[in-house]
Amino acid sequence: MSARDEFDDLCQEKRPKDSVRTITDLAGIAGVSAGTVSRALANSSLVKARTRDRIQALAREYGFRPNQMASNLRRQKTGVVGVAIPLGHDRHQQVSDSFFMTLLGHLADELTDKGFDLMLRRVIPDRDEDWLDKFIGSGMIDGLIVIGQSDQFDRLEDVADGYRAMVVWGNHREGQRHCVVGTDNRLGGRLAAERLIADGAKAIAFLGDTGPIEFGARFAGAQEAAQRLGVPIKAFPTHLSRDVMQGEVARYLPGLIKDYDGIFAATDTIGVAVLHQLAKMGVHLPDQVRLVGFDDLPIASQTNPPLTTIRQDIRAGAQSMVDLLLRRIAGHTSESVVMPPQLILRGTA
Amino acid sequence: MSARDEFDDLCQEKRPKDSVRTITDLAGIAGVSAGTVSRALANSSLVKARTRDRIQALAREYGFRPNQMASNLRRQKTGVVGVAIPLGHDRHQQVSDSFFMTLLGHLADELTDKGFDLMLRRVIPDRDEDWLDKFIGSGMIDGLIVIGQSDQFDRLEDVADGYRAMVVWGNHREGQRHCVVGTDNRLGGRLAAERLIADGAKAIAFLGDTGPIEFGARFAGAQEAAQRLGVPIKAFPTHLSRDVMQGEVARYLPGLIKDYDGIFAATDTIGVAVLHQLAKMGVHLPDQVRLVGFDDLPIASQTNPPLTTIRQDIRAGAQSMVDLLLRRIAGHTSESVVMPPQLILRGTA
DNA sequence: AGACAAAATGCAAAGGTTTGCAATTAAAAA
DNA sequence: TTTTTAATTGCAAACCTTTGCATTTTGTCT
Repeated sequence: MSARDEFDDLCQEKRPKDSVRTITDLAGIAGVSAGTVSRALANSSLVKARTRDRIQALAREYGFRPNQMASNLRRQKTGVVGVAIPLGHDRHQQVSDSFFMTLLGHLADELTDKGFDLMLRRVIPDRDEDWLDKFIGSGMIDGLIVIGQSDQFDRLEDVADGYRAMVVWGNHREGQRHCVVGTDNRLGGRLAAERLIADGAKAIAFLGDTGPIEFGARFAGAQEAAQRLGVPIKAFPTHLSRDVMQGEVARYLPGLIKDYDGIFAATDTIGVAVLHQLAKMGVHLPDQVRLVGFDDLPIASQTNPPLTTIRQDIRAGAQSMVDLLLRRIAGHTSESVVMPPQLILRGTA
Repeated sequence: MSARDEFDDLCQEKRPKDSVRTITDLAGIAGVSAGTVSRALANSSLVKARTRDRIQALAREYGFRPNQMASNLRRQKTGVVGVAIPLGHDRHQQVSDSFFMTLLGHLADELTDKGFDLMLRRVIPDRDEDWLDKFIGSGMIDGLIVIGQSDQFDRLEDVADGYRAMVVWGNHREGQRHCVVGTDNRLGGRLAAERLIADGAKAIAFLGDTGPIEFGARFAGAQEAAQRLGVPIKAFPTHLSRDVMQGEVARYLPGLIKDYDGIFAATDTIGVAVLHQLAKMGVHLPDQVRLVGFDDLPIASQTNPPLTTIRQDIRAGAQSMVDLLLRRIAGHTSESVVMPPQLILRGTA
């Protein structure tokens, strides 16, 4: 064997890592066909155990990993679930909104557990009419989770028949076509109002935007209970964007508490802002004013006094959404899930 | 023309939507080649304006959208940035952790603005040694953002030379190789301790886990200031998982406040838990005990009393990370960014 | 009308895997 | 040893776009 041969041989053995980029490269090294390598790496029982181990060892050695994109293309699936957050009713609301984030966190946990990746997209429907079809048609996702209907109810309905692998967080309306998971907002609103009244409220202020369907239902429920019990109620439009919200709350409250002694905050984030403002004003809860929030976010239990609120089980919701979605991806059908809200009595009502 | 011909013609015209799945299908309808369609849809100036418009109109009509996966494969890029959240030092900590979520929200906003999608992955390094190479090698992402070094500093260093398109949120250490964006935690720790002492604290308790490098630096900074000023300081290991944390805080505090009158919470979430527990115990801030948090999360300003804390500019951090990453994806180099922390005086110290 | 340049289009390879089917090899049965 | 069956492996098509290069069409200038 000549010196040159030895050298070549050495090169062969210590082939630089990045020279093996494709399954075919690895096949060449292993002395088998590309198909066999593919099967070996997929742990297929079609390939002999010894060959499989050998190939896997080689793959490890060369740091080889099959190209996902090619695999996705061939298999026509991606192992990725899209998560869209439409910011329709409140353009300034950031993804950083607390409720969305909490739900998103649980979704991430659930999806990861089931072996899916999560592709996050913030969409502004007003700025891009076509967002839903675009995301679905991108071919990048096996299914889609939409967090919040915002003002996109109709668009979601349009798409629901043609695209099954979609689950939406939001409010359920009789006979709707898109699969939704959410809390019975109307009932939640009723519970809140009933609690405020039971605690002695003579007039109720609803702080929130009644436009988005979820919040509208909360208000409607509260209205229903209030009317039934003969208590006046009025809505004060409040946005979710932190800065805007704080300003609004600060402007409303001083006048508001003269006429209203019960406050129903459409979300805990608003509730916390109210709490903060009341503290600033030296108003004492729950004697002078009663306050009920909605969501039961982590913050709710940490305020002082802790916030009485209507609980949505966000974690259970996330689990349901993922379950339903996977069932739909597998081609089965699935019904919507409406979860019962729960009154959590704490210090503010 | 026979009735049959007319029928066929009709079918041709009203070709069902889903029969045009590929660029080639559309090319057939438009009477051009696939290449031209591809260029037309990409708004290439190589194709005549009239043809281009016609093709785009057809694409709209048939609801056709080119398959991303195939496009990605061919172009060798995806327009997706990976975001990994390693949960190393605290296995039970959920993605739902407040700080991560806030940072993630800003990242989503930034990346969306720049036209990138965001692929989120929660990783548990202990359970999957190979997480980093896997994500990078997946071929699914053009670049990677890692939120938090956790206990993965060495692994990140290993990878940094071979894979440039990575930016990490975390602590900067002299001479490190991976590109990092973060706050000067050591300085932050010093500011916190100095403030506590200036406010009259005679002994400082640090509540947090000193293992993760970021928190370790915070403690080190506080220690340095305390020693310089002759004040004793001690660390009380506290985890980030909400339930665990609350238990620990509840267990520590009753005994702790006998010996310590200054508390430095490693994060605002811990700070809020402390605040809550102190309120329960009827301890008054900031007379009996002083408390400083870290992060300046949205909650910090909403507690009662509002939390004095060390601010990290999370939004600016997110922007930096995205900027640096895009520069790196484009093949340029970029240095780490260390942002100055800022003491935010509120009601607890 | 012819020559030439420029614009528009077509062709086909490349990107890397997966998988049905055919071909080979190994094992079992005769 | 030969035949039959089962276990492995190889082959090549399919997944769908993009893009360099070649070819055709269009337009301009003599």
